[in-house]
Amino acid sequence: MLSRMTRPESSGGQQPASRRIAEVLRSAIQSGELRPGDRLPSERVLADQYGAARNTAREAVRLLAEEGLVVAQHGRGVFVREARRLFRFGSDRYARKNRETGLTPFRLEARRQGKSARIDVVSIAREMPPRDIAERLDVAPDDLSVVHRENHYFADDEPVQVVSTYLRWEEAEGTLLMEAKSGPDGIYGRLEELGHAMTSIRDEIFARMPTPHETAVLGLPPGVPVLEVLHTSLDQDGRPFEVSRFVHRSDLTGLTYELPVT
Amino acid sequence: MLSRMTRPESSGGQQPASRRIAEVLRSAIQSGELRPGDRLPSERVLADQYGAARNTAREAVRLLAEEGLVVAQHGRGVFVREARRLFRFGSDRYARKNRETGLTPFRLEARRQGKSARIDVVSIAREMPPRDIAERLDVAPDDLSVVHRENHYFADDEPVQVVSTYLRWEEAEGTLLMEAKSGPDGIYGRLEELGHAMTSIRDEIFARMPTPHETAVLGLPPGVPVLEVLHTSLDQDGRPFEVSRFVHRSDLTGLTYELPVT
DNA sequence: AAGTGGTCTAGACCACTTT
DNA sequence: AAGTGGTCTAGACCACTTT
Repeated sequence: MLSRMTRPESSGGQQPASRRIAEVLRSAIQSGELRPGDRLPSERVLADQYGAARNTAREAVRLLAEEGLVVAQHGRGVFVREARRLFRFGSDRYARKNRETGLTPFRLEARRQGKSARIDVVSIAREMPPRDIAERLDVAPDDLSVVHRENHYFADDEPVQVVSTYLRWEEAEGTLLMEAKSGPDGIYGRLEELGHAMTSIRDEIFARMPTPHETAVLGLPPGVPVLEVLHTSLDQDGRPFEVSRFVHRSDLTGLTYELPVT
Repeated sequence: MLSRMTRPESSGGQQPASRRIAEVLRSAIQSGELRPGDRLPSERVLADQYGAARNTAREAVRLLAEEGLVVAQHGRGVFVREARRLFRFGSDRYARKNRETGLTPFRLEARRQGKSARIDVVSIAREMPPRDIAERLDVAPDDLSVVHRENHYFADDEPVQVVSTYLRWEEAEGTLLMEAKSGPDGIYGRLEELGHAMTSIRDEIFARMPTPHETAVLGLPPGVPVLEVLHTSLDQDGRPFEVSRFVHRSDLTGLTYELPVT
């Protein structure tokens, strides 16, 4: 193998060849020359065009995929990603008027977009809470102190978010809070009967790359981070009675908070 | 070259060798066997251990870097990333009591952490607004209708967030809003004098991978998304008078919103 | 000087999709 | 059958850091 050819003449500048190729493609995408849905030249064609090895062209494409600009489809090609941010979760999703089954805001948003909505109750189980949940729900971290309800949300059968809701075991035991169908107005209806009127909420928001498990469950392409919301519901006494972890795919989801300034 | 050795015996399972190596390392990190700050075995050592080519070991490490679990340092090695989420931007950052210079919440948070705070005013210029800004500020999108103030925020000289603030040119022209030092209570003080009392706010939140420019400005390692907040300030008449785009590095930043439920 | 990651070559076989 | 991305080999030279 001719390894003195490592730096071919064509890599004139300071930049590595893979970055230069990526830059040309990036400009083409940003200028609109390559439009959402368009196919990029194949890795072999790019390699030819730039007098590089296929792996070098491939590295260029990988850089773009990491930025979330393109998505590869095995056997088909690499495509410019469609910029579609479909779901907007507003702070009004907690409003009392949107309370029936706790699910309405999602269904409403799906309908607004002409999509079908589906919510799967994946599991309902007594568990030991993760540390961050235990702190916020104010329960023992090393005890079977919570009920964990896991739901998956789909729009047109495409997964959009995964929600883990945690409730106090002592309150949920033997009630409809342990059932998939939790009755009128959903879990918040039952929690209100237990004396917890949702009076204020606290949402803590982070972004991070998905775990391999989340990548699988949400069907995430590379280069798409997740939005994680740690939600705490506080009652009339300012005490937490429900904590949920929302994991959204960020290419489909945005959050909106509207609030008065004091 | 012996290309029939492409699939060596050691890749026993269904999984590609690079993924298997990544899984072993991931488990070691999650179990705490490899702790934050620890160095991974070098790519050459991993390749030896698993009877693979160096590029295969390298691919395994790349998968972990993409998940944000490790960071490579040229010439030094690959290290398990420290999980430090330092900055919490709460919805109370808009509260009137935190108004002086508009910067106090950031300075407070930095002091709380024993870090120095620095805010650079990078530019103040009359510009054509981006489409999303024009819509929210309710100004002409294809006109020099706004003033754009760009600030960079540093903690211990490490960049934490980039903020672009947009104001109406017709209101800012010839006022302290065009100056780096915008006077008592910062730009919100001047805007209040112009008849805009901040009465409510709307924050729209997205996550995405950074652009190459943001990667450079924020000094982002691979595998770290950004949190983007599109902030709109509304006055006593419910009219927008200021729109800002916050770009936070998500490994250092979290957002918190506390609000009453109606 | 030795070790590390960064980039690259020039192939190969595989899984998948399209013609 | 032809084309595409996915993975891999066995090298090489480079830039950077540590010994």
